[in-house]
Amino acid sequence: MSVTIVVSDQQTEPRQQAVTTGTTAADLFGAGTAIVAARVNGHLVDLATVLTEGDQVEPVAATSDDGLAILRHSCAHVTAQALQRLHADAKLGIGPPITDGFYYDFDIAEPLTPEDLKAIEKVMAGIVKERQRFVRRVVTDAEAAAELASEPYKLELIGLKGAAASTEGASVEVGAGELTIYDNVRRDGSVAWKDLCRGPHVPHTGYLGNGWALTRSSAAYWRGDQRNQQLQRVYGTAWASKDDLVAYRTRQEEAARRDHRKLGTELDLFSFPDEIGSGLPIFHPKGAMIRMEMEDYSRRRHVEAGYSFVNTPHITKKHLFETSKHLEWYADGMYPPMRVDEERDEQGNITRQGVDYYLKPMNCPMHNLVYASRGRSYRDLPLRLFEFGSVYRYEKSGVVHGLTRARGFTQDDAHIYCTREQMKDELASLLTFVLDLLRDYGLDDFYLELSTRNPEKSVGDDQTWEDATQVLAEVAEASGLDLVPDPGGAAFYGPKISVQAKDAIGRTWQLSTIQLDFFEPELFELEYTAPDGSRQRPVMIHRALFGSIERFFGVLLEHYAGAFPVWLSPVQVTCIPVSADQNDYLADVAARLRAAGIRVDVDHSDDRFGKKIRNAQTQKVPFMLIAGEQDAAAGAVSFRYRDGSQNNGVPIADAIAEIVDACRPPRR
RNA sequence: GCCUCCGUAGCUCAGCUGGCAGAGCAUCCGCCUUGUAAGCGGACGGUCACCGGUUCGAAUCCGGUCGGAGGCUCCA
Repeated sequence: MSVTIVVSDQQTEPRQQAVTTGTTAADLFGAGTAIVAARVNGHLVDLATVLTEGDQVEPVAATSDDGLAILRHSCAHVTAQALQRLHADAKLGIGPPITDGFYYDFDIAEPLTPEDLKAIEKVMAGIVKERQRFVRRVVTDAEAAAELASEPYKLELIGLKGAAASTEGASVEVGAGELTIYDNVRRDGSVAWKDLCRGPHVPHTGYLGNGWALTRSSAAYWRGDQRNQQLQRVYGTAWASKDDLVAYRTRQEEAARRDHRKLGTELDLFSFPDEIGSGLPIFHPKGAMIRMEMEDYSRRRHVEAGYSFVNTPHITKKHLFETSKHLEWYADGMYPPMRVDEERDEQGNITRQGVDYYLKPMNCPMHNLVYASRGRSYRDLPLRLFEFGSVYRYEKSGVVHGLTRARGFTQDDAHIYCTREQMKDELASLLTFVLDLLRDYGLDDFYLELSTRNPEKSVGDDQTWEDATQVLAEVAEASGLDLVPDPGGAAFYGPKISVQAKDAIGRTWQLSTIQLDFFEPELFELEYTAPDGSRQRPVMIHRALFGSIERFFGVLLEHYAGAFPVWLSPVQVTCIPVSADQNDYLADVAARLRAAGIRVDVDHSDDRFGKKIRNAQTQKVPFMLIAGEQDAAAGAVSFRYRDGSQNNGVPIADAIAEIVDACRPPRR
């Protein structure tokens, strides 16, 4: 007896193949551990799956995205088995694969320590060595409930079957279809452990080899809900080989080396004094210089793009944020009010009502007042109001993180008021403007995200939302960039496009956002006079390119690992005399550079020459200008560049020309 | 906000189970006069985050507060 199947893979054309009845995917691809699973008729399955007539079969390599997810999920099972062997009272939560690894949640009395993780790893290594098979078994709800009677969280998942897809991570435990349990079977046939799981899995634990490790533990809420039981989460990483694991660790170290908080201290750019408060940075001279360049360039581009500049206060009376509904929707994210002008008598009775002022968490209400400060005509539109606006948000203590999540920060914020007819063109040219500008700062790998309505947290009617979303989608499509949906991610007042940029080591950062808003113009009763004399309501577009200057600063700092492009470098040139005899000579060269607008220092400390080179190098100064006796005699200087290369004996005028040219901001 | 871990000089860190607070770098002062990543010597510098408790005695043990890290939740 035989069946005919179609085998295909990336390398070769699909081909028909006759195999004997009972042939499994493992029989086709099973040799070695490079293939971890199969895709049959488009579904991922275990290699042990028996093939049937007409099946389309594809191998899934350990190194593919699907393969890695299967490997990682299998590793999560091994983690859970090991943990339960050491902590018999631990109840299982869920254990899905995630980017670069996996986690498994446990309800366990004592939090896990790093030593616990080491012990778990040791047991895991033993399980991997045992080459326990992953054996799939279909069960009824009742059977599963009976077998997992001691696992309350699993029981809950069984009850949720089907609906579970909406719970992050839970869909790997129970799919929408039949319920399955995976047994881990030792070579003597005994069952070592079992778990409710949709699968698929690698054929046996030996496939994990030594390409995995546990990385950390932390707390997490059951099913991601703050109101639920807090569980202990064990994180791990798993790869197709030890080499891949090592490469991953190297990437992690590289990311740590670039951490903007670390570089901020090393390069003396900014700090977070305890005296000021959590999430409130101060920029030191070098950091402030970088900021100034970032802002100046942005400002110039905005002028060229037809923006008007405005300036608004940091605090306002309560009423403004009542009008904007921020106090209704986002009071938790705002600093509490300052009450001024309240007077009381000796008994403490209020004799004069005070007024509450709030720090602004957003600039838009202020900009709306600029719009409303006089009558507006259709001839004024589109009106583009821009400001580097400082805002303050009372971020929860656990989320504050360096410059990327601060409590006080400055947005490169603009609000564009236009007619519905102008909206689409305005959005299209805006997106081009945004991407061009980001490219000027050195980022050039983008994709877009379209955040759509969350019905629980939004205002306005369905039709308006649908139209707005449609326009944004069209504009995004037209950009030619990848567009990723983010359902429910929109702000309460309208949908948005956000630009995601990849940095030098492949990490994604959400930067610019472009948001449509039909709601605030309503609240502020903004109007313009149309050609026919009627009063019309403008559409409002909120947009920020950097998001926040501080955050963008942090992203660039990590992107460049501190070696900013020349135009952004706080010190562009350090002049280094070989001996003190050349101090005056170089002071003269420096004066000429400074006159040409270059940021230049002369190192006339009594450090030795080699030390001065080292100092300039560690500060990542783009140009070192060196002069010794020979250079001075020849009216020349010698270059040492940031990469360590050199160019000796360059006439001063040529050197200045080269530097001035290199210090120009990008112009397109 | 929740869980775990952490807080010693400007920076990076040592200080074992309670017994006189240390190093390197940075800073300052000398000496050295230098050709491509750390010259030598000396000095200065700490209420051991803060408050309270235990103890004859606390950087060390306990409690609280503040700050930080990694997660979770959140992110207009």
